[in-house]
Amino acid sequence: MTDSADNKIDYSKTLNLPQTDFPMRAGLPKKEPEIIERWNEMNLYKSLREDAKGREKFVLHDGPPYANGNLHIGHALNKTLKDVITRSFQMRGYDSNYVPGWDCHGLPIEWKIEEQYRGKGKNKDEVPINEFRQECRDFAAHWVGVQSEEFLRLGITGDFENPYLTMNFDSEAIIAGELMKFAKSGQLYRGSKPIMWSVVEQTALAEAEIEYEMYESDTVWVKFPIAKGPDHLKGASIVIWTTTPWTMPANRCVCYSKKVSYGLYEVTVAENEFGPQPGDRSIFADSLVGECAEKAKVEMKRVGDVSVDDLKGMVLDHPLKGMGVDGYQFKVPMLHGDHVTEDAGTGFVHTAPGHGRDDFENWVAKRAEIEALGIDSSIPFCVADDGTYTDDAPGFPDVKVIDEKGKKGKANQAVITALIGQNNLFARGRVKHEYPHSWRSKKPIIFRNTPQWFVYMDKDGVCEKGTLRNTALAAIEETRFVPALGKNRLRGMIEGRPDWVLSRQRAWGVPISVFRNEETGQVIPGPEFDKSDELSQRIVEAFKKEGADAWYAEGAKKRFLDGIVDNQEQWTKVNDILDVWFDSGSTHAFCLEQREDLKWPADLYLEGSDQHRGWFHSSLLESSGTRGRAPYDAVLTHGFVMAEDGTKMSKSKGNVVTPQEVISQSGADILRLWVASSDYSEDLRLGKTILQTNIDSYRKLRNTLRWMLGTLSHDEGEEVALADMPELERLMLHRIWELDKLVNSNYDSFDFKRITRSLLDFMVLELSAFYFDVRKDALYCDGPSSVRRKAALQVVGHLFDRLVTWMAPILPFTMEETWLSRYPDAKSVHFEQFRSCPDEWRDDALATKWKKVRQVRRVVTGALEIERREKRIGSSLEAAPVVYINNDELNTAINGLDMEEICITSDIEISVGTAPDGAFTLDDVAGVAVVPQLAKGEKCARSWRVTTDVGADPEFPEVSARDAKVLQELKLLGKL
RNA sequence: GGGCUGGUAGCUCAGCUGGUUAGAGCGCACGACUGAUAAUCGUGAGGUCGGAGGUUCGAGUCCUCCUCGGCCCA
Repeated sequence: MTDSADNKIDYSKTLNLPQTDFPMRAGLPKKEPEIIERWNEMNLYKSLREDAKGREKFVLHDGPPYANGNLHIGHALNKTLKDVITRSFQMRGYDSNYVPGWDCHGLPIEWKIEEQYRGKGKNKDEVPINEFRQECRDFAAHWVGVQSEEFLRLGITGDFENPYLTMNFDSEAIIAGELMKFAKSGQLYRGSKPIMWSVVEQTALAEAEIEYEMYESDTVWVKFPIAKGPDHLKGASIVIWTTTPWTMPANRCVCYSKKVSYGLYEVTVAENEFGPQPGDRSIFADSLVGECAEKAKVEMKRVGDVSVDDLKGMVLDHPLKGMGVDGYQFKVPMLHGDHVTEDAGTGFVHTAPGHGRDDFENWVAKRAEIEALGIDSSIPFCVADDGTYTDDAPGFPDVKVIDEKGKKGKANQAVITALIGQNNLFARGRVKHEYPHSWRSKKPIIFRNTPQWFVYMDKDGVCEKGTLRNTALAAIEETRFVPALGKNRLRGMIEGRPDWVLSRQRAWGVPISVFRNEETGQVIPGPEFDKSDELSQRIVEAFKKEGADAWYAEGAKKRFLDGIVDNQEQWTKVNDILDVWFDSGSTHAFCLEQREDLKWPADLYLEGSDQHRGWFHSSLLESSGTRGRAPYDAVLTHGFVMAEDGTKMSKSKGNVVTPQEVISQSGADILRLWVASSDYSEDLRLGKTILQTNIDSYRKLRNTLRWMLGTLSHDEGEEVALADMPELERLMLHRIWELDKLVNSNYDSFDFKRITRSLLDFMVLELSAFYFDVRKDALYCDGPSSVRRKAALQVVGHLFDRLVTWMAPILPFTMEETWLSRYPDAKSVHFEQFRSCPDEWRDDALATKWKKVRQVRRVVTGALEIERREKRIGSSLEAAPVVYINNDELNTAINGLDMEEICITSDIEISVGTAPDGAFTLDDVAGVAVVPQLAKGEKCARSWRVTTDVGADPEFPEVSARDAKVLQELKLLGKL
């Protein structure tokens, strides 16, 4: 130590002050990419796999995000949760492999390509389908690349070099194979359903392709003569109201509601000579009859009640029954419908099951009831692709509902004329209302019955537990749900759902690779076809080699059917594609089952709560239908990310937070800390304030680790046995032991916020504010031979190793940086396992005792605070208070302890007995009173403690006896 | 409109089967230290537990209604 000019020693140079290059400020946005680069260089993912070879597998199966557009905050939340789980299981001793996946087929990508076409003035229909498909494929591939990079930037670890894609040839082959399993087991059937159809584009449209615009519709009030009903209603009619007169030929029933009050009304005065005339009797909802009378320009009086019992079982004639064509002679039943309201109309709802969603659903739900009445429940196909009536709507040949330009056709007028001819038109009018239009052509669309492919939910004998529904419900019971409420939600949906529609009339997807016999309706592969396996295999093999494009290639039909069927002419190759939910529902088949490094079923599926209707749902159905159980043992759901006020993020409100901006401004670890400290079982909130809270937490955490690093930079000396350690060290080991249990069990139950909270609180309350604060004197000032110092260093080392590994799954970047700072030769913290904590560390009695010690300490600190307020002291080392203890328990607790060390004062006098008046007390610590006093003696120039033995060693006159001894020791070692 | 679900200090979270004056960390204010220093330590102020009824000796915790929000349907 160099003496300065005035011959004074710089004692700070003789201390073991913290020394570290580990920066206080993280600079994560810059630092994190460097760490990623390091991981890439060592190929961290592959090394981890090799490292974990042979260990028990833990498989979290990735739900595939859709491959279009950049990541949003929801993706970040989802993938971070997955990553925390993957990493924590890896560090807890499993081989925890994670294979990311992407959903690549489907509508949104088709739109984008079509949009590009329109920009170039091209038309999708003029492009060969496989050319179009290739462009979709390229588009998806591009976004897989972009998202992959973004996920990696978030610190996600996984097999990003070999992800699974639904559009990989192998995937497409197996998806088709899965579909054919449904076909072969007799679970697949061809039915029909009304869908939104654009006549102009001659294409089906999805909900998202629809926009609502004002539109003027023709409206009609139509009489349905009662054919069978109670006597007092004989000769009367039920009147319905509709804004789509063209759907009258497709009418199959009329719905009423139990909640509506109906009456029988008779016309008393009629303004016109046409339409309803005096004496005509009809039934209306009492609340709506006035408006109806007005529209028909008549006056009516109520002549009787109509009860629900009167309506139940009633049968009507079709209003076009008498128009002289074959086809309207069927019976029209009255059915109850929950969708019937008194908002508008007549209180009765005209039901054309082929042209409306409610209509269809109510009709299908009541199928048994309808059949029991001896009525055919099949749904007619009344309108063709081009908007023209078909033979299923007899009497209107060549009449169009909508023409090729999107203009109204003659259908409404023709129907109205026919109704007038039958004297069944009660009134007519026009109404302007919101009506669905194609967002592309801006032309009105129609609901139109079309053939679709379904899977039976309730067909018996085709599935493990009889029906698919029962099989799936049983599978739900076998699954663990986190949080538990998810089970009810999924169960409710499976219980109530209709048959599963698989088909889409689209181009970018896996085809429904079956053939249908147009005459017999037989489908192959199928249950009664002996070459099903051969056919199925042939298709799968082709798809594996060429992708699903093989289905659309020239000569595909011949290629697949040669030698399979005798007369290929009879068979039609189905051109529909599979709904993308079937693709993703099959990931377990083409990813989990196929990859050697994974397993089936997965330990865990993890997605947002919307996936109860999505991926959890379709995976469950797919797997139940083909394998009789769920493809997962457990399902974890998380909520959605909201803005700070709890409402949805929206561009217009300007409260959208993107992962990209958080990462570039604060770093991925900040985002990850936010995830790990939030309650993901509900919706989570994110905004400026919340981000700042996490930044602050991060700083505290980082600084605490930094201090440990600095402290640990000094020689730890030889190991101190547990029994030789001071109580304070043993207390900390006990706490580590407790935290070890807490951390492990909460990683196991996926409760990360508990881990984060506990560790942060521990670092703040017990380390920074207590243990470290107390031990600074020993760590900085004690000499190399001090057992106290060696023990403390050892404990800090234990703390460091555990805290850093425990937090590595949550903060992979920072913990890597921290770990490498202490262990520069280590490969990566991510190869570490959570260190075990010996049971010898546990000491409950000691913990109880020290709770009491800290109570006494609180009183001392409280008393010193007053002194500080009054400017009598600054540092607590200036004080040497007297502690009066009048409490046996507390007295026993502190007996034999260096209370001045624990309270960080220069001296403490313990006095058993009553305190003088005016001594400082705390309400909640009975029997402890403190009288503050200034420490006697001089301030030691080295330790800053005020002692009476400063100058005891004439060689070091400025320091206390303890410090002089240390200096002598250092001198002996040649370190001075 | 229906199903499921949530609303505890400025922020994030604890509060088990109903039981003393509702807790913690952060933030904030004030103070101390200047050997964790754009750090560290201490003290303090913040809540009619979304609102209103009800059950109970007693409710943040149970029931009903209302309100605001979320997901999924319609």
